[in-house]
Amino acid sequence: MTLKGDLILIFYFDLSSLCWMGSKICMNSSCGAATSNEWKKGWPLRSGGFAHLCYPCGSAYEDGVYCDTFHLEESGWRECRICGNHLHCGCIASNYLLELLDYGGVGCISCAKSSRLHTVKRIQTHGDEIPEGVGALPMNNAGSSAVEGKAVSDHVDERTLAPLCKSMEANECNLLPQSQRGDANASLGQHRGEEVICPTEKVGAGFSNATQPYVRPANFAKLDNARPALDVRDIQDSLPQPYLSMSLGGSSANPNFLLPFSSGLADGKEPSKTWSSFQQGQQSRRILPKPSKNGLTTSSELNKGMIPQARITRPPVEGRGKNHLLPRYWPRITDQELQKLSGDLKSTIVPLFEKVLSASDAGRIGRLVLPKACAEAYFPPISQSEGLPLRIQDVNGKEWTFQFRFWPNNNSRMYVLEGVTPCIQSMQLRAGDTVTFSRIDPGGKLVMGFRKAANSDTQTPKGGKDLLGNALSEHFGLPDGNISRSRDEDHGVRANENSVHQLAMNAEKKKTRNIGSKSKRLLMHSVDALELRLTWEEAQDLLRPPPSVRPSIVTIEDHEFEEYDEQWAQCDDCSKWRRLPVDVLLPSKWKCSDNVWDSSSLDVYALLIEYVFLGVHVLHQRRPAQRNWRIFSKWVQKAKVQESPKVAPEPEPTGLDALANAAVLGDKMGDVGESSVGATTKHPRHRPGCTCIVCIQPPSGKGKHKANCTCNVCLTVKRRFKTLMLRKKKRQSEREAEISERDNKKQMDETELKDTRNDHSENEGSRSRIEGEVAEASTGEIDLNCHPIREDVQLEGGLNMMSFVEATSLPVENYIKQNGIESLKTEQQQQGSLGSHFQSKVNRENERPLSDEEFLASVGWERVGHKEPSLERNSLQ
DNA sequence: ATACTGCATGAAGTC
DNA sequence: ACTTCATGCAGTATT
Repeated sequence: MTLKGDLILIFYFDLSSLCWMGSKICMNSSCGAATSNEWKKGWPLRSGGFAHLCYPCGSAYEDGVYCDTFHLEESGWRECRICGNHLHCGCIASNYLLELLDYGGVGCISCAKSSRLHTVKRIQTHGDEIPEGVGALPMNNAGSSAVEGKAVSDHVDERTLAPLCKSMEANECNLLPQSQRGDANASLGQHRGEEVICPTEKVGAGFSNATQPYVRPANFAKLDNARPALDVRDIQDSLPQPYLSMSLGGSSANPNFLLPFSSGLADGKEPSKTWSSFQQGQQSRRILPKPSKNGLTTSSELNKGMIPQARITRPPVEGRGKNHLLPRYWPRITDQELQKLSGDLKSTIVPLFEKVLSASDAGRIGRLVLPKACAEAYFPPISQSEGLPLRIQDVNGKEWTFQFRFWPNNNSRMYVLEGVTPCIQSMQLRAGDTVTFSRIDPGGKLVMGFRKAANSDTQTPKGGKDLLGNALSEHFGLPDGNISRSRDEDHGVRANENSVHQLAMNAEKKKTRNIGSKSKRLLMHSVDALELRLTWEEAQDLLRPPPSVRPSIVTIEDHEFEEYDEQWAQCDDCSKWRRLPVDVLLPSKWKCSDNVWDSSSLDVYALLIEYVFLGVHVLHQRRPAQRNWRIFSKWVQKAKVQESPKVAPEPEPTGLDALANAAVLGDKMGDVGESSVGATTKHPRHRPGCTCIVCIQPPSGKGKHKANCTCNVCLTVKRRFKTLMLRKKKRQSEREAEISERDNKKQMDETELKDTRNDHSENEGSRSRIEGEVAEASTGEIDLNCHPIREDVQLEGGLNMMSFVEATSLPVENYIKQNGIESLKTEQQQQGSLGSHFQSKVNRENERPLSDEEFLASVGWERVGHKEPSLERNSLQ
């Protein structure tokens, strides 16, 4: 892979300082001028833009590749002179036809021709020809490194460079951040004036960013100590976090620690805002969390070579421009984890960012939404929505290829990694877990680690267990947070880490602490997740089914729950079981007098009625169901607050949940034609924690719905079934009346064959009509989601809304009694169940047996995604 | 029927 | 007021 650019950035070593430096080389075959410290002479910034001109030859480097192999056409496309491939500069990163070569230069994948030899040979800096093999890379409009003053070393050892070059893979070149574009160049000239004395410091100065994490190899403490006081002061003053030395071993001995990539120009005005990812990475290895005011870790301590083992919240690596990484994306990673990621002692890990997986991230859709700032700061620039494949290695060394792309979104971009499902599954990650992105230097290889939200083992965070440490337990093959804790205790830095971490987490948590089952978003921070785990571990105790009810087992976050479609509580006084809303959390001791939920749903129904009849819904009737129910939910809450609800206050989350559930039901009832109960089969993405309209319902499927289930779906089905029964009752009556009338007529004209034939035809017609009606019902044309009021109108029983609401709240037997369809009940009893009753009638009418599936379809199960509900569950109480 | 794709939406967060 | 991002959903492709 390659990036557009006409310049080559060369990497060379000043072995005396073990510092990498970079420069730009004009790749015009006849030029080869390097920026070096002759920057102003060699590469004046073109006025009004970020393109630069090669002073000697006048070539612009904005979009061209100036080399023998690739010809920049006037159209802006590049042509491979060997194979004739045409590549648009903007597409070059995504079409794979060009790639950066390990040893520099540009290669055409199609023809395997490259420009490297010509290129490298021409590379000169300060008039010194750079030997072949020097890492030289075309840069994406990258400005020169801020490193200037020092010329390229004359002592570049090709053997030293070899591993560096070899380690560079095509995809690594993609790691050049988008931040290198445009803005990186804008302030080129100004920055140029910032001469840096020490090469190492040049890096730092060039990348000087007030908030950059910088894990510096311990071996470089000396160098840093030798830095000018001003430099140190400036950095430290501006750092929100303290210095820490972090080393993964052998960095100093291995020149490969030198970053193979150049950086964009540091912005002279705001250097911090023009970092390349690698600059950021460099800095990220040097700057660690600033000591909080309570002072914990100091830079001096750290500079002494103490290698922290604790999980460190690394401050945001600033992306380009104004985008600071939010604390939630700050990488929190221990040295051990870094080392684990690095795989070998010669590598250096640059933690980039992390992200807590959302439900959709971890879902089967396989798309991981990347924080924009992170994506733009650390991932390669992409100019087209299709993006480009990105190879990322996991902690086990397995390499995954994801599609890194973006979607236009509100005049912005939304970055996603596609195809992450196998990786996510491989890591057994779920919503709430954290994925970390780091970079291995040298090579710039991206690595992806992960951290479980909570241990899935049997550890119980009770009895003062370190929740934080536990929550931060990671799965880099490391033990849980206890390791961190003990280690931290040893080093005495834990408090600091925790403080810093806690600060970050506090900043992050804020309003997202409530991670209840129906929170709008599953923003589970590690600690939140732990809290959730605590809740879940205790949750089962709160589910109090009557002993006779058999649960279904649901696994959430590796916890097996006995799930009941309804919740029962046993009174501590009378020992009676009371049915309660499924979504309320009950205290350990509960009495009948505490049953304040019975009326809540009716209150909501009343509000729904008001909502509907006041015409509120009219305002939103064109809105999709989801929005409608949200509106209604809010309205209900508002109304309940204003009207001093009669129901006793409920626990915060559960009360809202109950309202939400009711609102969902209400919305479905209120959205005729535009709302539908999402079929489970069409909703593959729901996962534990999903709050979508389907997932907040009790789980569907076999074994999930009891006969007395009061879930939305079952209520709806039952309601439709009642309607169906009423209709059938009326039709039966009509039919009986018709038959009676026919019989009378028959008696009157018993001897007239003609009449008899007419009667027969009439019977046939009637039967056909009835069968047609039944068939209509059987073929799923009973809309389970129709408006209740409309349905109410359809009810021949003449029920109004209130009676309907009451009716749906009453046991069906009562309902049957009240509505004069006792015969149905009788028949039901005779048949054993309404289902069999119905089936029996259908059988008679259709004169053929109905399969279970047909029957279920006839009552609408299929319409709501209940594939295999048992008849028992369908049967009415 | 299911999976995939791309976009739209709006809650939450930030400036 | 604006941005970010989780996720719903419609259209399309695939099985």
